[in-house]
Amino acid sequence: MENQHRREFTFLRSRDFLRHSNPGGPDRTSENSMEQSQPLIKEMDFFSGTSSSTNKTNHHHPHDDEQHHDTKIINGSSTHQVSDPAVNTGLHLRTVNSGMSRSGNEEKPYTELITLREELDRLHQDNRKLRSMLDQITKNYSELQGQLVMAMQKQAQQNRQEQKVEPNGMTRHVAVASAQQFIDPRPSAALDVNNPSVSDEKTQEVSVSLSNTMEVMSKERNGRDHPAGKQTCTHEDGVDDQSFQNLGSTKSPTKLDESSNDEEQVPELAPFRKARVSVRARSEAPLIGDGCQWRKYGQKMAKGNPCPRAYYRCTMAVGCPVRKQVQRCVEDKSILTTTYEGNHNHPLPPAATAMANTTAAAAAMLLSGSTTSKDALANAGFFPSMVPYASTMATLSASAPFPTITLDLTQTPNMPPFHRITPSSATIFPLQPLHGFQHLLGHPVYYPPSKPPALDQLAQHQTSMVHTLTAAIAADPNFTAALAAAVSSILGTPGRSNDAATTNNPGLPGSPQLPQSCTTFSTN
DNA sequence: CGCATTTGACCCGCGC
DNA sequence: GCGCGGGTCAAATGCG
Repeated sequence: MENQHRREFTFLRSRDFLRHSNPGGPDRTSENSMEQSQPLIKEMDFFSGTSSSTNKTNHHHPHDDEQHHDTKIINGSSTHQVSDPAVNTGLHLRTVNSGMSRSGNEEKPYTELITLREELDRLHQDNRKLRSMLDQITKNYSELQGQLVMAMQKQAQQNRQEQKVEPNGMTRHVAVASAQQFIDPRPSAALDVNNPSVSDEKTQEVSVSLSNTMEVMSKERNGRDHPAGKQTCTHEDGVDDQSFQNLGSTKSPTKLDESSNDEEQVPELAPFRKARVSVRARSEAPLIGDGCQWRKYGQKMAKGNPCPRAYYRCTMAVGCPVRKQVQRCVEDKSILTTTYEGNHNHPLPPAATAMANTTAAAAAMLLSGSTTSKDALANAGFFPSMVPYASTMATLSASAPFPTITLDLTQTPNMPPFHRITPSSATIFPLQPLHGFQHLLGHPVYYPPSKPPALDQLAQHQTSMVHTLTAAIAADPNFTAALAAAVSSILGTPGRSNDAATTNNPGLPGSPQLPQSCTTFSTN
């Protein structure tokens, strides 16, 4: 996998797209010597045999005098052949000179070694530069996603307001339908995922994560004929400039923002922040199985926790920006906290779709901005009938540095409420038991003796997952329509809301009828 | 030998 | 400006 990374960056470098923006610029040999601030001096040192890091202290190199002498000679006759054709053009001249400067054959490998070492250094610098660019692109992409969600929310709110003025029989679907214009680029035939005639397996196969949908949606905005590449996140050169200009700019609100005049404008105008979704689960294993492939790239001792925090990145696709942190809880070592960040830029296996959907939905809800408002607190009790089952709590924390939503899968009905210290701005609301979720976490997940998983509860698990999303979404009524449209576009049930989950849902004024295809959460 | 993990160094943002 | 802490990198190391 790492080799693939290297190949990718090498490819990027070979395109030299960074330097195409500066035609006729100085030679990259001197242009990119970021750490060597004085390339000319460096070159002189090289000629004097001291440029190599291993020879920097060797001021009495046995060939110093000879080198200087040879250099003078070379300047007068530079017609020698290049010793190593594989060496980059930027080094060619020096390679020529170096090769010329050596009369003996034993000097050639030496200078080539130095040349290669210098080339390696520059490649490292290029790599670092490209990585930073990649991070920036990924960040901008995520910001664009968030703004799109916010725009959809605005649109949904507008539609709801219009419905209040002019109620009719179709009001329920107007907001969703309008939002779906934004979010669902797929043909309508693909929306019948939740059709009862479709098997569960097929549902799993067809279901796509929210992130992927957003990604496609973003591409749709940028051009329908945009070639579908796998590295959509890292190579999204097609993102239009206007979108980028709007990204993160608090001074250039979109037209939707301008036209909207409701009471919750501040969150949308606030700079977009990267959301994180944290999952707390009891697990003896160092990792919870979420269906993705992860590569550990770091470990750090976090302050206030004797247990180290491990950093993983998704390796299912090159350049996938998704990362996660895993750390054991201080109070209870059996609790594993997994924090997800970013959106996958690749199709997910069925086993991973549920987790991705959950995190994406939670992140989207979090990024709606209003979940930390007083309204959200007031809405925390929207589902009184769910409270007795509330074995899972979700904590929204919009405090710096990252807004984070925590899904706690460790609570049981007999246990006291979620007692973790949360910021004052946090919102805690009850969620349905996440049996299905725990099911997909894979083994080994520790189940409290009081609540063992039952296979015959699969159907209920599906319903529970629906309730999970329903509760989460309902906590933010301003986001319900948009997210419902998003979920429906993912799992697709145009004519829905006629099943058990809806029955169990006591109903919420203005709340959407969640597509029951959310059951993909629990079928893995 | 190739790949994943480990781990110290480095970078960067933030608060003082 | 400086220190601190979180996050990442990449060389070293371990493992199959």
